[in-house]
Amino acid sequence: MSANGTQAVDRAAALIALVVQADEPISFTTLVDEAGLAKSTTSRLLAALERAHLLERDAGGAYVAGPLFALYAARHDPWREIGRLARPTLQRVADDTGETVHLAIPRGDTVVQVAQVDTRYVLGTRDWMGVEVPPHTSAQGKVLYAFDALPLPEGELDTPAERSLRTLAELERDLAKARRNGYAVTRDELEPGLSAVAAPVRGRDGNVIAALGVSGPSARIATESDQIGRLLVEQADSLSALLRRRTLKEGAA
Amino acid sequence: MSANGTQAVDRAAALIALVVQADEPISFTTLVDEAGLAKSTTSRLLAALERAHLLERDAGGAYVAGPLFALYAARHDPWREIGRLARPTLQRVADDTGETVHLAIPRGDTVVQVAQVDTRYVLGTRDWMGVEVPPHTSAQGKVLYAFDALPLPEGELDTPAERSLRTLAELERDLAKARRNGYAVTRDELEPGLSAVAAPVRGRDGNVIAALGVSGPSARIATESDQIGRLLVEQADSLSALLRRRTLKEGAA
DNA sequence: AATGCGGTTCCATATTATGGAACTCTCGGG
DNA sequence: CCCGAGAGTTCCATAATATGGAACCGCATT
Repeated sequence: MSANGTQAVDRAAALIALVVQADEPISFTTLVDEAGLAKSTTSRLLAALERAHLLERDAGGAYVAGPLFALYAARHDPWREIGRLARPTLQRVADDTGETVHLAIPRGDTVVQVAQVDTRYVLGTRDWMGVEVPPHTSAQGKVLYAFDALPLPEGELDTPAERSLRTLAELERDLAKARRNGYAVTRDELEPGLSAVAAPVRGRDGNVIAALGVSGPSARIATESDQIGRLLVEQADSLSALLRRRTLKEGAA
Repeated sequence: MSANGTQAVDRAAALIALVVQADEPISFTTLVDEAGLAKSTTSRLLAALERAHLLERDAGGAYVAGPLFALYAARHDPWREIGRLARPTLQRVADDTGETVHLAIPRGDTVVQVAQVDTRYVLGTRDWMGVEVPPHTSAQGKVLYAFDALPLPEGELDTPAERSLRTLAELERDLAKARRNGYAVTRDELEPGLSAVAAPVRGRDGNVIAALGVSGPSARIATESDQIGRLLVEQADSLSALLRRRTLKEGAA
């Protein structure tokens, strides 16, 4: 990173980042240590940031994100923001696999897509944002079932394709496998020729809140499902790390 | 505000505030004008803020809130944040009236309290956070009904108190009155001796998303309902203005 | 009363931010 | 194809601004 006449702003920004990323009240002294600045400098900068409503002190005098952050959060849907944060991750997966990549979240007892990056192949999946399919026919749905992010279906399962899972027992077996592998797969279970792989994304408190998935023609996906699965788990974990509160240390994007 | 060795940070913070408060992409030139800084200075500061992930440029090169804001928003419930932003408003009402003040939002077909400031009187209302009551027996519920923030109840109305409204027609008449006055009143309709007044808070898109209310003993509240109503409307409007995107000009808190 | 801890204020210093001007890029006309 | 205008970035000499060590403050603990 360059340092061209913005030392003060850079330092102030670093303080903000520490507070926001940690997402729990941080004491003055901790900030001094963590940022490696002189006490006096830190004090002045923090005072300025507080005046600007970028930071705030809680009852105990520790620093937390200020009203400007609250204002932003009050005005914006968290799910859309998760999608926004996930974009670079999706893009990385898209670049690596060349396939269409999605991020999906549970809503009620169904699954909705909140972000998508398209394939570079001509034969790709279409725009799935907002389209609803029976969760047990999609890899993302299976992930959300498997990790308790979505209540299991009751009664008869829809069977839109010949290879769709037909019974709850079959589904349960598949979910157990997903839990073992860390990722879920569907092959020709929604449409013949369409396959998908997905891995779980965990939220602040550690439980699964979303599924990161890749979908495309079985010819390309199904044969590589293991490799794609591992990639997805890795990337989903790094996204989870972003959403989890940061304990220490840094790492840019 | 004082300027003790933090000019750069103050200016940078002002730029962030402009972008976040406007809540729509702002071009470089607009920022230069609005902040009244030299082009070169603005450019340098904005570049630093972008490096720090506090701001971001959209496809058209205009500035929007950056990933740190998205991260905060992804991690926090907007309703709780609205409650946080409302705190100073509630406090002001509490100071003016001396009574217990609440902010409530619709959730499903019921009403939940998201913030509360307590009375200084001994005889006050208790902690209502999370307690559920039939909406038509609370002033806040009536406000949310009246301004289409909550679906009207069906079938029989609960009548926990002697003076509770008993029919949908009665309720409708009361709601019409609330729409005319701009605020709603309940008197002894939930518990004998308990009265309340509430006014609507509007969100970003102009429709009602919350109700700001005061409650306390009928002896104090009911006799002053008109004056309290006007105060609530005024304060609720100022809260609405905060949540609405800011078109121009400034104003501190 | 004395000591230590968390934080703020002071002040001389020189490092860092500043803004005018020059420069680059892109787009729209003529 | 060239010219000009608008948007934005880079350069650089200048001095205004941020810096950090030390002194200071207030509060708890012993």
